[in-house]
Amino acid sequence: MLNVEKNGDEILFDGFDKEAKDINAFKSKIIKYFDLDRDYSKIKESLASIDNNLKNSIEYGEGIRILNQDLFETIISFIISANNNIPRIKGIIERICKNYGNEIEYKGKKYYTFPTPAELSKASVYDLRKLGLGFRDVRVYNTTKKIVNGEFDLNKLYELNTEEAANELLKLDGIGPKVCDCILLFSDLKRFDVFPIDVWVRRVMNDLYIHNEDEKKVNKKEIKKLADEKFGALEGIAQQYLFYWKREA
DNA sequence: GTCCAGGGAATCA
DNA sequence: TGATTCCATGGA
Repeated sequence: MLNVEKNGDEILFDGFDKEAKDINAFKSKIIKYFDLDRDYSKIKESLASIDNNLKNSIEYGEGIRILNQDLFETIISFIISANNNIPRIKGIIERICKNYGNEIEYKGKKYYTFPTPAELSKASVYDLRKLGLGFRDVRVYNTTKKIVNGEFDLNKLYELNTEEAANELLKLDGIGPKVCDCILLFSDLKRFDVFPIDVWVRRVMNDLYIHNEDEKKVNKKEIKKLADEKFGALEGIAQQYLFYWKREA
């Protein structure tokens, strides 16, 4: 549990952590999670020089940082995201934590950690269905099982290049192109040379660059090719600025 | 009642 | 490969 507070030019971090006694360990966790070692001003400068769309979206979302989230948590969360909406995704994840994670107490309130693969593997397909996962229950079950029984090694992904890691992830039930790209971008695999395409990204790319009357007719290949050429190896970060801009503005 | 949500898998051409 | 259809669920 981490509490983050902005106080003028300072940002205060306070939290519960089993390593909190060791201030340096706590510090490095925060630096890692919020990706504080990375020079975003340099990245923004480079992306903003591409065109005015990027420039405007970066101004709008100047504080965006892409987190280094736990790999297993990211995998399960994005499997649940398929054909789903954000409020319900949040509710499902909360129920998973409450039922299979560990209870922690912070300032008199109780919170629940996201379960480890072993902890989540205790859930049957029926258990997951009861938590409201819908048709995603089997996908979460199968993927968790593969990871727990050693059939799939999460750690090897860190050694692979982006394309190789993607091909491995795509072997897991519930992971297709979009979910795969999100895992590569938002987990601590931290690959920026991916471009997750959902309905919003399709919309913003069509509005800004493609101009097709029927946005549903714009295929992913066309968008991906455009992103590769235009944004290059930082396309994943570009996606976040454009997504946030289109979504919020 | 109908539509839609940060898609994927199965099926068929 | 590429296009369709189905898949639970809940809020709008």
